[in-house]
Amino acid sequence: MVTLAKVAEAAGVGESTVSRVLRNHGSFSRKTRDRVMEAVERLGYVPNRIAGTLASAGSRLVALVIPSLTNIVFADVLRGASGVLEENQHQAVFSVTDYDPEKEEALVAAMLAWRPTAVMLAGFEHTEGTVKILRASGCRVVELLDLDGRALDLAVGFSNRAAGAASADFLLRRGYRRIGYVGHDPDRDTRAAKRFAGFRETLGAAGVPLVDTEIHAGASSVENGRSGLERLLARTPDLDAVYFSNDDMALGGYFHCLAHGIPIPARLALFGHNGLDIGRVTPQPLSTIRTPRVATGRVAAELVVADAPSQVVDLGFELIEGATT
Amino acid sequence: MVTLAKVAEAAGVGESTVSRVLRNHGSFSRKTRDRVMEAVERLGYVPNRIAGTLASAGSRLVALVIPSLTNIVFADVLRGASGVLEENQHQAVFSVTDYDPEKEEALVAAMLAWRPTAVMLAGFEHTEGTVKILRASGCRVVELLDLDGRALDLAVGFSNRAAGAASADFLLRRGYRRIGYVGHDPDRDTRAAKRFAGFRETLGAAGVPLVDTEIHAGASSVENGRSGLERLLARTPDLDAVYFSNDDMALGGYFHCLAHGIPIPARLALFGHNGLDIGRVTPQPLSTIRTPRVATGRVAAELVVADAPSQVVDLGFELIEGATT
DNA sequence: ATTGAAATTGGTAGCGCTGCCAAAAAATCT
DNA sequence: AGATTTTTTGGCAGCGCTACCAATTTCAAT
Repeated sequence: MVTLAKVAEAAGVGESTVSRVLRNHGSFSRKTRDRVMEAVERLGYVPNRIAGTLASAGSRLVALVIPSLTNIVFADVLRGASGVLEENQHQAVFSVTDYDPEKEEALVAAMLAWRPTAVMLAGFEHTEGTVKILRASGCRVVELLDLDGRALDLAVGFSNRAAGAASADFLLRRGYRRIGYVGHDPDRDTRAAKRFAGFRETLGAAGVPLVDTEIHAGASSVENGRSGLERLLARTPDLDAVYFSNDDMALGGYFHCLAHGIPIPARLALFGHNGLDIGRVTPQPLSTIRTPRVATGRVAAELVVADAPSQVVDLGFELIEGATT
Repeated sequence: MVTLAKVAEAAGVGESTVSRVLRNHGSFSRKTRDRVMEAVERLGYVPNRIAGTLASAGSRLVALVIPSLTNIVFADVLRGASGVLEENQHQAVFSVTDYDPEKEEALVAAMLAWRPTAVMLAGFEHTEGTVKILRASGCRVVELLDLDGRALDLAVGFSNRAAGAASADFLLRRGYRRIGYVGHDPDRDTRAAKRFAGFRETLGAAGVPLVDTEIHAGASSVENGRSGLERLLARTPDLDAVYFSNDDMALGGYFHCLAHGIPIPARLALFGHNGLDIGRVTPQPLSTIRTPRVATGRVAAELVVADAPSQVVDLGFELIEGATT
């Protein structure tokens, strides 16, 4: 293995000189620089950041602990974050919790062993243990895609409760009164649960009952959305609008309607959440709320890179009036 | 910061003893173990793997350099790999190349600075520089989702050429003769290009011409599939089947047909590639080829963890006869 | 030339851990 | 009890790098 010492020897200079040249830090003459670079090139030297990190301070490693990779939401966040991190010479490391808080704790602990600059997590709901080790670690913490709760350090996203309320408000103003809900496991996806809470609350405040609810125990998926709506309608056929826990579910509902010739929105209105691209190119664009997923990742990374003071950043959301309402 | 030395002092034992207990390696009495664990607990000690890695040999870090996170294919691979890696106390680190070989080279170089156990890449097409530093690094290399080429070390996936050929063969046997293609940038997504090559070759061998082709310069997406099919049909309305570069594109094509009342498959057949879940719950299930994406990630990780000898693993693919052909 | 300041350079002590070795303690056998 | 084996333990030298400091060289100013 080629080490810095060998490069130094090959170039006929001291180790610290090589280190300075390579990091472009401190002073050195043009001549030495060329000599060092030539040796680096010739030997094919790749600096060892493990050693570098140990010797200096920061690891320039950012840990992303996300609930799922199947859900495109988190892939988007990852994408936003990794772009910015890369531009700033940081490295993204990730783990998937499967929406399990205990697993999150274990993964956070494992991540902290790498002494990351920051840990990014989804939402505010963590085990006590997670909070404790995170606090003790002294590294920056960013909680993503949720604002309804108290932040540990940094938080970036939008209010799910507000998004749910806005969805309800929209359906009410459009005149829908027999409204149902098709969702997925609220215990695991607490952000979906918050949206639902905001939604129900707004309906309640308007004196409109939530007629029926169909909740699938597993994760959200197009398939579960389709079967969920099917079951809901079998039980309560006279609904005039259905709110879904997210666009995947809503898309499934939409497919159910297409397959069974249910006219949309004449006979039934559908409303999703997230504003996925695919929802814009279905025969009828999906009515939904567009969430700032990539921006959340991007902003979170920017805050971490800039070592910004603790703060909460509300990126908001945008209601998209498609053709399904 | 709590270090191993402090734990040792607190527990009244030597450093190496703490190290042994924590790694459950070597021998120690039950009594010391309890004493050490108590101190670890009390001080909230989290081992520093940066230091551990430097002192020992392997980093237990696996670098995944993938073209895109938007494409669910790679999210699936990541998922498969990260599950296995986690079970074996390895850490996944990733970077996104945006299908750019130069960027891939830069990212691989950056990754190697972390002295990973293995580097996983998509496909066989890399710059000379990438190959050179990979070779020089001495770490394991896994090339994913492609078998049509020469492997550097390990390769896991399926033959895209064969998949394209199988697709063509299927359409031919179903009696389609006026076949078109809607695809995305073949220079960047070389695996899609290989499928297309296999497809064309098989048509050619059967003496059936590929009637028309519409290639979008950008990445694949539902939207580009939809607009692509629209342009293709505007130019060549009398096609009886269209092969798409992947399911995202095919789904877009399907939506175009739904929106414009084009009967499927009576008037036009659609065939995709990947076998995404969503394609199974559309009103008419999509005819496609299911690829072993999660399995590819899983197997790749298993090989790396087991430090298996160089080999090529063909996971095959499965043709799914949906209702669009 | 002589001096002082500035630029450049090398030596070396860690960073926190693991691996090795030898010492000490405990267990087993004559 | 003494001898021998086995288990348990601590000390310490690195891993490859960076940070700091002191030494050296260069340069401009007197």
